[in-house]
Amino acid sequence: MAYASRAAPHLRAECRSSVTDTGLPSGPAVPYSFARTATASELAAGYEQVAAGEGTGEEVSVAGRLMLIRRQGRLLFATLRDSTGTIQLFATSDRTPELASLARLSLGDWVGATGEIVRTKRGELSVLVSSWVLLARARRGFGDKWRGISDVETRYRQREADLWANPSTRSVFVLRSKMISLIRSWLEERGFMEVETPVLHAVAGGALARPFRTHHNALDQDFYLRIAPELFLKRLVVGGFEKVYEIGRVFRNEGISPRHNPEFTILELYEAYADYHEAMALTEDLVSYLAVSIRGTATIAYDGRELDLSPPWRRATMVDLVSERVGEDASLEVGRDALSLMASRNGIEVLGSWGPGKILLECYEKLVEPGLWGPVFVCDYPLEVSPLARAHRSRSGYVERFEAVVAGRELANAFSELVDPDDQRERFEAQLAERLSGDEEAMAVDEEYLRALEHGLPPTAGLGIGIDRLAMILAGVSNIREVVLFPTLRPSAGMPAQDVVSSEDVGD
RNA sequence: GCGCCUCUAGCUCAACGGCAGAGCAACGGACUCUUAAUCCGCAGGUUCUGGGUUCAAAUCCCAGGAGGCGCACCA
Repeated sequence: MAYASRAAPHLRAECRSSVTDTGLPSGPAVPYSFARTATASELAAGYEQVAAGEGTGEEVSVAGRLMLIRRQGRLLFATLRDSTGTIQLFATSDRTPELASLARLSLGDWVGATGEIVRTKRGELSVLVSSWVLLARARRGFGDKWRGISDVETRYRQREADLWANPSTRSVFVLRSKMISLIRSWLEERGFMEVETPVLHAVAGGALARPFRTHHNALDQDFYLRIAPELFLKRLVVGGFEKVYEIGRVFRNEGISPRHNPEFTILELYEAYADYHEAMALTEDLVSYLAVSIRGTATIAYDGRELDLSPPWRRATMVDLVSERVGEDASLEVGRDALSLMASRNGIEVLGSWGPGKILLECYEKLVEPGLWGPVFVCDYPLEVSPLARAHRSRSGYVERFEAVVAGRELANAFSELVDPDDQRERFEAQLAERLSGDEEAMAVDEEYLRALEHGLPPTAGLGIGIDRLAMILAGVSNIREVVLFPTLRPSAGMPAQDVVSSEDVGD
């Protein structure tokens, strides 16, 4: 490959002697499987009572990666790590075959070992090795055995190295996985059904964002990677699935920051016969449940501050929050001119194309949101900036929509869904007008969705929760890349700029 | 997109205009209860890349690359 010479300095097989040099089996000679009978955590839990210096007479087979090795002449101690924890291997010249070869293994090698469960004189539960097998050589080391890998670029680009060098990284992703599993079971218990909707969209709808574009060759048709699953999910409610949810990846062609990855995971759920008040209750119940399940308490520390996720969360309208901040009535009723003046007085530049709703939203986002710690439901957005939400039942110009702000960040967005097809068409057309005037994030008219609404969408509450941000809060990390296994990065130098195989060459 | 900062051995870091170094890893050796074991030895470099200034550049300057943070945009 063209880039092999650039990569050569890193392919330093010579920094570790080749496998044949040490008399160990070469790659193809390692076994195809290993019959493990116990994990590290099972041993720790099951043999707690074994006293120091005692054996058990029970034999197990363990497997994992060699993390530490302490050679002691004709004795050897090694720390073996599997996905559940660590277990010490204890090898002696009279019990362990090929001790010299075992002692020549490197940190990072994968080993399977069989032997009696014992506790050493110094009190460490161990497997007294009576047979062992090399399962894989680690031709590359994993860095400093005490300090791990701290270079963030290495950690993100080579996550596999990060995961085995840094236990805290492992625990974050275990937490994320557990969180998603808990969300699924919690929703299933409440009668929600998980569905999968298309990622390739002919019209990128359901949110205000710039999409990624791609192309289908056989159809000779451009598609967009979805920016939200929203419209398809509501079509399923039209079809009679009254409680549906999807946990999936969405793609937004926007900036990368500690809080934004171009592809991220969203939970969207829709519940027929419910409104946004019920979505608020569901949100606070779910999030506090997750905190208690994962952290043991609903009051957690984040970013050095306390965050009490116990329900009920504060409810506040956007108008009240902005009015309180600027010290005057910021409602839409005062009119565009008054709002515009108010915004200018508070240092916000107002564009001529903005309506009063956009001005209010801008004031909220610039003046209020940065100071909100939460958890708080910010309610009743201007209709003008909410093309998929249903008009407020008692306040003209507003919609029944909220965003949940937790730890100073938007965590969820929800509304009483707009169900009227004529109203929806007007909203789409207003969006189209904005699009034509240059707003690349404005929505397009989705005729298929409008047709679905004509079949009848019952009153429905819709809720979207950013799974990555929720994981950040529960894991106590402040960078989204810490909860995304392989975050989006610019391809590193030396990698081919483009796939050398053209799309036509890829078979099906 | 803009601003600031970072890039030195496989990893973690020194050296900050004057001979590129340490710890860990790797490699060779000693050691029968270790816990980051210890000890002895050996080896390891395009100092991100390309220019420039200088007697002399890892160090100063310019351009580029990658990354981090902030701003903008956004969720």
